[in-house]
Amino acid sequence: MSKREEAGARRRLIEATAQIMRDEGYAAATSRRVAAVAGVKPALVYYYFPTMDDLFLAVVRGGAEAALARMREAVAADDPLRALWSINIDSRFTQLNTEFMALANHRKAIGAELRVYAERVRDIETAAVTMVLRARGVDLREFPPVVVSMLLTGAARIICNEGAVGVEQGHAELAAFAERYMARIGPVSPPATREADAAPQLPGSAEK
Amino acid sequence: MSKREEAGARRRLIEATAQIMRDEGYAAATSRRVAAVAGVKPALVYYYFPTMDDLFLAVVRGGAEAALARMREAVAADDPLRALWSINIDSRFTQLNTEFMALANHRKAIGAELRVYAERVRDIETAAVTMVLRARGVDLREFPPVVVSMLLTGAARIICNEGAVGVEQGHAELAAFAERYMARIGPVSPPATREADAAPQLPGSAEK
DNA sequence: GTCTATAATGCGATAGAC
DNA sequence: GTCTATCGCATTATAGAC
Repeated sequence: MSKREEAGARRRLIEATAQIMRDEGYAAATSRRVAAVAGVKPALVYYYFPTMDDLFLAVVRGGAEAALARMREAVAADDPLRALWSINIDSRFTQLNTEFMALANHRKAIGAELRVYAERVRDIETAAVTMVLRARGVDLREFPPVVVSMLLTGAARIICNEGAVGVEQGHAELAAFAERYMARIGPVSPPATREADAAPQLPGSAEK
Repeated sequence: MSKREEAGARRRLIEATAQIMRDEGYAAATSRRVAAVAGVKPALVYYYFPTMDDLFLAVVRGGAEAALARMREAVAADDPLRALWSINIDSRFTQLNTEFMALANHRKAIGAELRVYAERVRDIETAAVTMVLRARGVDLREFPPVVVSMLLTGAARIICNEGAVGVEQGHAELAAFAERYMARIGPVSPPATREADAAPQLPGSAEK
């Protein structure tokens, strides 16, 4: 079979691992648990993946490819900023990413892979932000696209991370702020001018 | 002995656990490893902490108290925003926090404690930001302090998280942006006016 | 308060049948 | 490609000596 549509068991093992990591944390993704969820016997895990590290790496790569694919189509969309935001706010990706960050702490092969992935994501996001800001005539030296990209990612990450432990404080306000910012700068039909839609900017420039 | 200056062994166990979690991830913080680093035998762990969960909870509480104490003195400082930033950018706290977020995924008692702590931190930070913004006459409805607080925290967190896997891309720019923002809004002697110190604001308000 | 010793369980990984 | 069976080891936790 092709590398694209993989054998059932191998694919199911990867998906089971990702699911367990999201639901219960990486420490719960043992060969036995993974095999059980995938509907096979534990020994088969080691047929497809010589070590558990190889399985985790496959999950990283699978998740990374999926996220990158979604990102590439996002930057081609009508409103790249909002599309990227919706990916970053998707806890399916962000929670997995957090688990892998922790896993990378004591598995250096994972860390190296995660780093490569993080850099590719940053490149795509920054390129999209650059495009949008440039189209709006923004001074890119004063507002480096990479900064806007990181602020957006950081905001989304903190919402997802905190949401996982039940914190909701300020989340609606932050999401609304991001929404207001994107509505203001995004290329798509700006909503009719209401006071609340005044140009968002960091406070400090608001003084008279 | 008082609850303040605890017995050597108990305190050392907590510190050893925190250190191992930072250096190698929570999965490495087993009763044996923790005992070895603290210089005692594994069984003593269960004398002080009935289960490993209790040990982890003690670490959460200890770290939380330390962080909150630093925060309370930060908000009383000359430049509360910068003081809070320096705490959030401190990887000693942020890495531990990330480990606990992952740990909380399959230990619900940890999640509950983490939630309480996160909310207290948010309260302190938001109160400090409110004070600063109000002093500058900023419209708090347009720039909710909780939003500014979360943007700051999210920016610091992403820098720490990525730094842990070796990503440095954009970090200097983001830190410089935060620095520029705080220099602009902070109450402390503003640096002589150079072009680079122009009021930071989110792009989109920069159009002519 | 700290130890030795150990029970009970689950882990990663391998050998080899089918 | 999938299984049964198992090895050797680390884990949480307990019992009981000192």
